[in-house]
Amino acid sequence: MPVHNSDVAGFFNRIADLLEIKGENPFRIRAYRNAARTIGGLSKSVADLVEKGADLSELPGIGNDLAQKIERAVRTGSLPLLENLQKELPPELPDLMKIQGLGPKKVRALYEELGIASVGQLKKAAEGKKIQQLSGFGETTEKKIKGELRRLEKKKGEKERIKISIAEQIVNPLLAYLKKAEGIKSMQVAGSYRRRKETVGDLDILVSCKKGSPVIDRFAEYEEVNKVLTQGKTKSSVLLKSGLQVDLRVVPQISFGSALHYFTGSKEHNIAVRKMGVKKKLKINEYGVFKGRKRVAGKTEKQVYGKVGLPYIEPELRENRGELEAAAKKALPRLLSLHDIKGDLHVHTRTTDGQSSLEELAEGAKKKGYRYLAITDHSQHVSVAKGLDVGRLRKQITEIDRLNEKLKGIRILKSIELDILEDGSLDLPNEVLCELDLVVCSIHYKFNLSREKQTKRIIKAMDNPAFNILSHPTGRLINERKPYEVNIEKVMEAAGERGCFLELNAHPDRLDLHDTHCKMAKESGVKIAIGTDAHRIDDLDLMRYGVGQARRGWLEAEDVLNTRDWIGLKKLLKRG
DNA sequence: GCCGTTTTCGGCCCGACTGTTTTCAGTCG
Repeated sequence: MPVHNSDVAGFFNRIADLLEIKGENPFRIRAYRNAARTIGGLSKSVADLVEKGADLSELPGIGNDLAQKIERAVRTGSLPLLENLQKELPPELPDLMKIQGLGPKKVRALYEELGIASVGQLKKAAEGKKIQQLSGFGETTEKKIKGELRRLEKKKGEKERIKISIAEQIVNPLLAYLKKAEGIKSMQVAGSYRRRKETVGDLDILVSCKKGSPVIDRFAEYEEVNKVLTQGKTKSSVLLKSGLQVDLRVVPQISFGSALHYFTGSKEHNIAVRKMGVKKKLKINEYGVFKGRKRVAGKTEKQVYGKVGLPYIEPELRENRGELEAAAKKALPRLLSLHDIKGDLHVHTRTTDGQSSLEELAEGAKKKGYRYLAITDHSQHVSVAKGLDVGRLRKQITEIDRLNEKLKGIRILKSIELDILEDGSLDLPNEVLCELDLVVCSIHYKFNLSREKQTKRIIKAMDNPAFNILSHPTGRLINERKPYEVNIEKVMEAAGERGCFLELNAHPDRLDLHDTHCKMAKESGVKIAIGTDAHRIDDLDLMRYGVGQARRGWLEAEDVLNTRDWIGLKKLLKRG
């Protein structure tokens, strides 16, 4: 089993948890957490870096010690420090910290005083009213723990973070409701939602309003609120019936920019910015940028960045993955925007498993101002979707030719979502594929091949000169199905050598490629096609999620296939 | 444990809310 970046990050986070419970030096703990973040967000595999003999201590937050530990983790699949810690303390102890209200200090007290080492033991102690007797704990805390335990039990099996598309459906009516409160001046959703992350853990809403505005009360009275967690003068948190937590913060208008920056995060980005402030003798918090007691900025985010000598940084980039360094060098990417997109390259009709007709989709795409639309119905191997055989594909080709004669201002591209078979061959013969404008290929079965075999399978498919775009390259379904094992770097390398491309599937259930892989593709010079995988007209609107993900991956219009007009696109698709 | 226009030691981001503590530690974001 190869060791993935997420495994190494997991080791370091576990170490940090255990050190924290032990009460170790908080800065040492932070070093482990930072390293976990760095490794987790890397656009290259650490296992490969180790193999190539790269100097890991050049990574931010990684020194000699952690570089050695990473190497050890990659080579042996374990870490002595972690194993020793797990001998000293029960390995499940960190799980208790997942309970809201329990941090390292309380967990340690529970363990030392009552011998509690697992969620089950915690439950027993709470039921026996043992917890309220501990110093530092009380009746309220015990009740809260019980409530949390019940909530966790109910949530078991459910996913923690929700997809951004679901979050959108929840946040829009809430915003409309809050805006009716008197005295609202500005309102914006911040947090990972604003950074367009594929999933969000909670929602952060920022408001500035006139004195005495009832917005906080109104928030707590929202009909979808299940429980008010906290409610102060400037901050309130609630749990919605959907299980999603929403935090509302009220700040003065003069602080809106700094507060927006603060609550948009990411936390790591903010910490890095504040550190830059400290070097310039500035204090940066949600109320502004301060020199001594004097506020020198805060109304807009641009001002905040300006005070630390940086240009404005787009929210999607704020992950402390190199954006601050790029900003300092005036080398930030000019991120792709929705307006740059000239067409959709992944769309199904009701000839296979879609719900709209060819004509309807063409009309829908035209309304969006697209220049072209690629029809990519399934091929025969996907029998459940009534996939096309040679005969039906030829029929569709004729239909598209006929439709194109009628249509003005948009061109329908003849294409297919072609199955890559287990042996790496393609599902239809090249005689028919060469009649198409482009060929999109994907894997729909045999997900559990070994990493080596899956990688080989895809690269062999790319050897076929008909192959243009690898669709949903890792096959994951967010919160439902893990990506299949594949060496994505090798796949990218192979795509680059053969003049093939990778898709960023814009469907919010997929968003496949991941953001870090988009960045990796950019760095290796492989262009990305963004397609919605639409199965009905309305799905064409899903493009915005793909663009969000592309922006998180630092992509510019230049890096994306379907920002070209058809002539430009056609040139790029030509192989050999 | 990391790091350096405060440079090899001594720092390391900042504030709100809660509960229990009678003046603040712990937790969270």
